[in-house]
This record gives sequence, structure tokens and C-alpha cells, in this order.
Amino acid sequence: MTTPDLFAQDPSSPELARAHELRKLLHQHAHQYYVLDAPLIPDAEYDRLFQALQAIEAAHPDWVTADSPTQRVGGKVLGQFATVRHAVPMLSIRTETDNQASGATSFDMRVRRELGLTETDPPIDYVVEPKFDGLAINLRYEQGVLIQATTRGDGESGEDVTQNIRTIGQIPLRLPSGTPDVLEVRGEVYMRRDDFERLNQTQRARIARGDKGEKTFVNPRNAAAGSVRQLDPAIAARRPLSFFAYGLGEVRGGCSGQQVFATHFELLQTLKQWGFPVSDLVRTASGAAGLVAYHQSIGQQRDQLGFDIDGVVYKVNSLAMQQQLGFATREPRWAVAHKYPAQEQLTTVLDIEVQVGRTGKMTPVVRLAPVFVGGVTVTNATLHNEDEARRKDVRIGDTVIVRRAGDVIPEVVSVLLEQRPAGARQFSMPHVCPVCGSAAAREPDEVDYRCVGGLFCGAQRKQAISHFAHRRAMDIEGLGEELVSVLVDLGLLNSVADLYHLSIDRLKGLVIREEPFVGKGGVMVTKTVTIQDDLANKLLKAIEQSRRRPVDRFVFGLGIRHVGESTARDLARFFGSVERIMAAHVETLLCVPELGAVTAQSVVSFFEQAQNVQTVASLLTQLELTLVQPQAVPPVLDFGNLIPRLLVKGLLTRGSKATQSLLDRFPTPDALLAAQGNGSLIIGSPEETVAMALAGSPWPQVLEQLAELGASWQGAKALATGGSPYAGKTVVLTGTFASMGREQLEQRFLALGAKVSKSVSRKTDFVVAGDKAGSKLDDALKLGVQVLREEDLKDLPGQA
DNA sequence: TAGCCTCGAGTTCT
DNA sequence: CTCGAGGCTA
Repeated sequence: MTTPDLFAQDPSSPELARAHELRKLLHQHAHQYYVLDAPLIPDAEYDRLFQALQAIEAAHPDWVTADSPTQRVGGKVLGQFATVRHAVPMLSIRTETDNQASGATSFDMRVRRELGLTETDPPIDYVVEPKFDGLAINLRYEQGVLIQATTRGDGESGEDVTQNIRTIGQIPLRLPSGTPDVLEVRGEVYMRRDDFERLNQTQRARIARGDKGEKTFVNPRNAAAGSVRQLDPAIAARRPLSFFAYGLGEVRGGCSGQQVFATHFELLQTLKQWGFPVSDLVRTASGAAGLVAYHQSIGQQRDQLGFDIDGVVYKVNSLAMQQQLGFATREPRWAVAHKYPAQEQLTTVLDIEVQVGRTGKMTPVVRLAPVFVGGVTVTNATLHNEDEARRKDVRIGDTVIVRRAGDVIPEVVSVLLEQRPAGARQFSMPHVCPVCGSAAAREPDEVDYRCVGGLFCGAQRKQAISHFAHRRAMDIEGLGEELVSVLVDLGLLNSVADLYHLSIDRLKGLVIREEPFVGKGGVMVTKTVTIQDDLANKLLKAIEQSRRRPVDRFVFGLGIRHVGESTARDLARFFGSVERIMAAHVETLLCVPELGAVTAQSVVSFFEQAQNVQTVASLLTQLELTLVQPQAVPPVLDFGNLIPRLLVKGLLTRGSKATQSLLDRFPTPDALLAAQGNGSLIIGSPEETVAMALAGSPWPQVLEQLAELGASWQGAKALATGGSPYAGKTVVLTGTFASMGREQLEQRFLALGAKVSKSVSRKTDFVVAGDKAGSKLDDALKLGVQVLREEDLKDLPGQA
């Protein structure tokens, strides 16, 4: 039915000539579109040409040629693939597993030795290229027409997947004239990451629709392999595959690789001219140093590439040298693959445990057989919550795929169901706390199970204390989790208040842990680690120093739910003292910017518990907390924002239920003030005065005056921080800085009236990028946010 | 009320 | 770093 050579046909028919013309055009445009990624005509125009050709071919089936673009899609469903013997074996190349530079240098040394070079000889030229994570394919062209495509198989023979490979737009079906009579091009079929994501999305949609036999893929490599080995070419045609050429197989007649090209690099350039996609990451490199540099450079770009790679490949560039080096058994001596640590690995699930967090949140965690993935050994991975655990359906004994992709945190990607041991039971969250035995329940509309034990629960008590000692809270150096655990178990520490009653006598000689190790003569001995005087003194000194900390760190350290670092700072700035926060009512708390009903209620609930009040009161007698930021900016209450906020929060608008009840209870501001005892609606000396002056007036007049004052206060605030280009701006810091720590820099910006935020958005004014800037810098560039380097900050005042 | 923008909380390993 | 959810704004 098909004729291999187009020119064997009668050229006199105008329709036939048109078909010929259309094929030529379509080949050209396909190359522009798929390979060069620079279409010259709109898709619709391409489709129009395509349909015109289809129409002619439908009328004259005998005119259809093997290389016709219409033949990319089509063919029939196969029962199985035919096995084809390779004319030239598809060898594998040796892999350097070493993830250090030594992999590159040892290859260079080996090559030099085998070529008989000495140290005085010039460095060897190499071609370096990424090692794509896909599957190797051999493309056979005869008289310039693609006639067969085969998988690598065992290297000697592979499977005939011609039908499916034809559907890949990047692979030319016909070559320009002047190519060898027989030409085999080898390369990698792979799937781009974005194509992979899109494919899985549509697959999920199909599954949701109930389509039988559809599934999602674990990774792009599997998707590519699955698609190439798809028996139904119509399905394969829907799969977005890509191709990179990197070498040759059999070549006969016309020009022959060995004779025409002097180097591998020239060969690749020629393949590119013939219409094959060649990666633009391919480079030449000189000597071991060049290899090392390339390995590093690609390693750094690895996560940003549009496709997966598992390493890089080094090839001796000179074909003459390649010939001289020859082969060792089944591997070329002139090439080597230098792999990166795998980012995905298989391992088994040893156990699934439940951890209890500071807030009582119960988190299921899988214990894994140690596995080296992404450069580190992973033994744990979180399942986050019950829903997530159900979705992934991980069970003890399962074989799972573990990933450490662009991020750092290991994650279970999926379970290999076919390897599940019989009788493996589905995981379910326990309904009691695994630590203290209290009830554990999941609130409606929440994903998390929580232990209700509170500080009765050992896990929560220990973590509450650790949190208090945290670097960003009271910063008690040397008081780590292990030590806290020991002290709590011994009954020396029952609450954070006990910290300030510890003495050297009580600490000295306490057993921290028993450590087994191999002693003399291979006998196992247990070593008892105890607290030495040195350590005890250090710890006591750190505790002593922590007596003087800013109010906001203390508030953060209390561990009130929903009150993190930032909210603690807001609270401290607004109220000025812990006592005032303790006395505050929900209504007062709602006046704090950025603080809503949920958090306000949480604060009130915390101080409704007698135990907490007792602990805090005890602490306050022990501590000399310092005021928040006694710097340039006074704790100014922004009236301009306050009024709309009070309105929005329903405190000052008639109509809403909350307002109504508030107004019923407090018909005038002074009634509210009186009800709050020592607290006042507005805190801080100037504002307090204002509030007093207003006492007695009805709400509407208060509002009016507040509005007036708001304007002048904003002016005052601008004055206070005026002159600084950062006043009122939102700044995000990323990376590390040479002149000072990040926290210090953060303080500087806060002092200048800037807001330091943790994530970049369109509302961010500046991103300050230090060394090793992370993804926030990318975000900044993406969103067009102004980026400052450390040296641009020279004008930061207060740089004592 | 939806759709940002942030913050809080939990997690891993060197 | 990521997820979920609180708070604010259009």
C-alpha cells in the first residue's frame, strides 16, 4: 500500500504534484514548529494544509507514502511488538556513580593513560551533554525516509515501535537530500515535565469520567516508556513526547560518519542540520577541569530544566581518538555517564507511627528502610494527616517510591501495589493519643486529629518548653529537645516557670542517655552520658541571660495557638506589656491590626486557663522583659486603619449581630473602657489620652474625632520614619548576608518602618538578595519586583 | 463572597 | 518548603 520513494510516481498529474508540494511544506513547518520551536505559520494554517493533503490521499490511497506527514498518526492496534535485531549493537555506557568531581577526573586520567599521553600533553577535548531520563531509540532511515524505529532492548535486539515513534513531531520522517543511503540515528525519547503534568491532568479527568484502562504516571520517564510501548498508536499519538539525538548506528553509502567528520561535535551539528533536535546544552569541554565544571553547572540547573536528567555524559570529541580507545567488552572506552544522586528511589515501609506536635496535632509518619536519595539518606517521610494517608494508602511492608525533588523534604510519591504483601492493613488514625492516652478527635471541617490532653500530655509539655527556649523565642542555648525530655521525665521541669528554679546541684550528674558503642576487643559497651559541670553551667548561664528578652519573644514563646512570631509582635506592639494582653477582651484584641476573631478568641482562651495564668504570673516575677523596639518609631496606633477595621469587624456598625451586642453592652466608649478595668481601648500614652478625652461621648462623635486624629497620626508616623526609602515598604529577605545576620538585618528594616515579610508577592516592594538566594529571588524576577543586592544597602542608617 | 496575601505549624537532614 | 487557614480587600 505504501511506496517508499516519492519520485517513483507519475509526476505529470497536477494533483500528485500538489500532494508532493504539500508534503514538502508540512515537513518544513513541522520542523519549524516541533524542533526549532519557531512556527512560521499559525496552527490553523498548518491544519488546513494537513487536511488538504489528507483529502488527496483519501482519494488516491496508492499515492500515500511512508514519509507522508499524515502517516504520523494511524496504523493499527498491535497484539505485540515485533523483535528486531540491531544492525549495530546499542551498547550501554559505563556509569560513574561517584557524585563528586572524582568521577570526571578519573575518567580523564583513564583516557589519557590508555592513549599513552603524559602530563605535558595538552588537555583532551570532550563533548559533554546531559543524560536524558527517557528511553533510547534507534531510528533507521533508508534513502532518507524513516522506515523503522526500535527500542534498545537488551542491546542486541529491541522492539519495533515505528508506529508510535512516527507520532513524535520532533522526529523527521524524511531527511534532506545528501544523507547516506542507510542512516541510523540514535537518541532519547523523553517527556517534558510540563507535558507530563498536563498529561496526568487529562488522565485524571479521564479516570474521573470513568474511562477504563486509563491511569496516571509516576514520573515523566515512565510516561515516556509507557507511551512508546503503547500497542494502540492512536493513544500514543496523544502522548506529548520529545526527542534528542546524540549518536549514530549503522551508516552506509553516501557519506559515512567516520570518514566525513573529524569530531563527535561536528557529527551532532550535522544531525541538527538534517533536522534532528540536538540539545542546546551540549558543549565541548577541555580536560578534567572542563568536565568537572560542566557536571557542576548542569547539576545546579537540574531542577530548573524542563525535563528530567539523571546525569551528564562525557565523550572524547575526536573520532580518531575514539577509534584508538575502542571498546572494553560491551562498553566504549571513550565515553562515560556521570550520574547525579537519584531524586527518586524505591524503599520499603518499616512502620507507620503517629507523632504528637506542640499543639496536639497528630501527624502520621512513615519509617522507611534507609535509602540514599537526592544526596542524603532518608529514613522518614511525613504523611501530613489522615486524608493524605488515605489518598496515598501507604501500608506497613509496602514498597514505595520516595522523592526528594526540587525541595528538600522527602515525600512518598506512590506505592507499588503489585508488591504489597498479603494481609497488609490500611492505616487508620488512632482515637487516643499515642503518648498520653487522652482522647484524640478530629474537629468537623478540619483535617487534623488533636490530642485533647494539653499540658497533661508529655509530648505537648515537652514541646511547649522547647518552644519557649526556641532561638526565635527566649533563645536559651543548650536547652535542646533531648535535654528537655530528660528533665521533664525526671520531674525537674513541669512547666516553663521551673526553668528559672534550676540549680547546679540538681543538674549535675544527671543521665542524659545510654549510648552503645564498640569498645576494646570488639565488645559492646554502654557509655553513660551525663551532664558535666561545664554543660550545667553553660545552661544556667543561658537561662540567666534569657531573663531579659523583648516582650514579643516572650509572647511568642508562650505557644498560644495561632500566635506565631509575627502576631506576637503585633500584640506586643499594640499592648506594650504582657499584663495588658492578659487582661484584654476579645473586642480589644480585635482592634489589633492583622488580628481576627479566631486568633483573638485563642488568646482569650489561653488566659482563661488557670494553669496558664499561674505559669505566666510566676514567670513575670522572674523576668525583666524589655519593651519592643525602643527605637525611633513610637508604638503608634494607626487610626486611619483602625476605623475601617472596627467597622469591618462589626464593632462599630449597627446591624450586624456582633455590633448590636457590643453596642447594647457598651452604649458609649467609656462604658467599654470601664468594663475593661485596667485595660483601655487604645493603648500607649498619646492614644490613652485621646481615649480619655473622648470618654462620655457617643460612638458617632468618637468616630468623627478618631478620623480627624487618624489623619494627623499618619502624618506623625510618616515624620517619625521619614527620610528612609524603606518606610512603609514591604521587604523580603533571601539568602545570607556578609555584613550581618539575617535576623539583624530584619531588625534594621523594622526599625526603619519597613514591613519584613516572608513570601514574595506583587505587593512586595523590594527583595533583598544575599548569597545563595533561593526561590524567592526567582519569584521576584517573575513578578517584576525590584531586587536589591547587599551592596545597594550601604545607605541603611544605624549601621553601627 | 472570592481571591489574594500572609502567617502558623509541621517536617527532614547535614 | 509546603500546606492549610486566617485576615483583608475589592
